[in-house]
Amino acid sequence: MKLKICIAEDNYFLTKAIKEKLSFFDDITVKFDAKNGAELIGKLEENHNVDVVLMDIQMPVMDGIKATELVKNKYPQIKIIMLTVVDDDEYVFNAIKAGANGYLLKEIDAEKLHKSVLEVTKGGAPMTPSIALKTLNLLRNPEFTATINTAESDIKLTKRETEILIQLSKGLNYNSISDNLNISPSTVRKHIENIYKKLQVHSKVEAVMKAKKSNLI
Amino acid sequence: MKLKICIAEDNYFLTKAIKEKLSFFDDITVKFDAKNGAELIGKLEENHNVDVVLMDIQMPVMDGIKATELVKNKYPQIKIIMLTVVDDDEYVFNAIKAGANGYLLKEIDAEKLHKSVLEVTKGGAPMTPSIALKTLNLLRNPEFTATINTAESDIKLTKRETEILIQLSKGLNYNSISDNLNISPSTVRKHIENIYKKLQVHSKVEAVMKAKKSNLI
DNA sequence: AAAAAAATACGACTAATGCCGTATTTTTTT
DNA sequence: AAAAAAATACGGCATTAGTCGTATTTTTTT
Repeated sequence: MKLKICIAEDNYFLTKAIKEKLSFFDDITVKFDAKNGAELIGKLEENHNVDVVLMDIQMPVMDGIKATELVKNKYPQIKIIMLTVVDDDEYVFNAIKAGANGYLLKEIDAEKLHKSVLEVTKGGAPMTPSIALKTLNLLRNPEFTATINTAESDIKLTKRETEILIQLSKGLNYNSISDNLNISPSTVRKHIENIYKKLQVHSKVEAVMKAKKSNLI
Repeated sequence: MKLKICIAEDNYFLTKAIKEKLSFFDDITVKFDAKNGAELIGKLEENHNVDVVLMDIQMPVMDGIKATELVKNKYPQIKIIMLTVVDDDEYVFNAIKAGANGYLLKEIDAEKLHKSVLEVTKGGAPMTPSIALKTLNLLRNPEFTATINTAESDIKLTKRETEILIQLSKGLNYNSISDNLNISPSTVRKHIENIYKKLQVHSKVEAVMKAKKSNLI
């Protein structure tokens, strides 16, 4: 029997795009769609014979987090996959707390979306690699899961700077870091100098703590 | 350039099986293997030019969790994928806490193993669906993650030492701490020296990180 | 192709840290 | 009261860290 899914997404074109992606697969059928959480709840009240909901996070009237919570409370058997353009920490964590079964970026291609839908119905938890990583990071830092930071700091570290911060967080000194990353100690020092400027700190401990608090590492 | 990986696995036949699985792919080369965590550490000390470690969890002498912790502390850039026969909650959580980047079941087929190795080097977090689910469940139940590490660490800091550690965690230097606590800088240094001995560390960052991990601050 | 950003690298200098030993005073436990 | 633990304190010395300035190469963006 075909898997019955529905879509909650405020952007009409994206809804259409998702439907097109899924149209290639004959084991899935889109039963209906809704343009926000409230509409989804209403339609599910009429007919909740649905296997999977593809849920946008950002929607007017009622967003995907709240809708997930309501749907999961009333119809726990329905699997919910969150769709989002950004893999923001706060969204990921709140969606998981609300009971989402999977979490994908909207840019996902047709085949992966199809696989994810099948996976979630088998009890799996489809996630894009970047989001899987975020869940691990959240687990590693339980102190930050308790108090979600709403203040989005616009501190941007480069890839290399992040790598070096991670090494710093292990208590490694300049020489060890330079050895690990195959660059000269001078370069390590310069990177750290730049990191300090960006974070506005003046020591390793400060840098590591601030980075952890800002979810930079 | 080929990805350099190594294998830590006590069962010779499984090591061989993994090597065979990977032999189909010419972008990966197995540099060496070890039959337990201790041997892995030893070999990495000679040559840590390795991108990914495939690590068994259950091994004699030193298990994969402990080995992961040590490797990650010394060479944070090395990616570690845990391999296990069971997706037990506690194992998964401890492996993640230790710093594992991915978590796969040993029954994985060659292609998925290959994909996972590539994914982890790109910063992703490869997981089998059942384990991805466990991470979500762990996140949804913070009370479980909070109360897991009760067994270990009979490290006891005195009241003063704890006070000083908290100051350290703010990135304060000896003079500021001495000023804050109304004791001489010499005393601060001595306290910190004692803290280091208790925690078996050699720097501020290490001390703060270890204290956080052990719920001492 | 040009411009901007990121990564690389060195030298010099001062400040801070980590580690050693030793020692006295205060507080707590037995 | 005696013993143990904790807190206080100093000096010395080698290493590491933090802060300048400057400059080239590589990668990414426009």
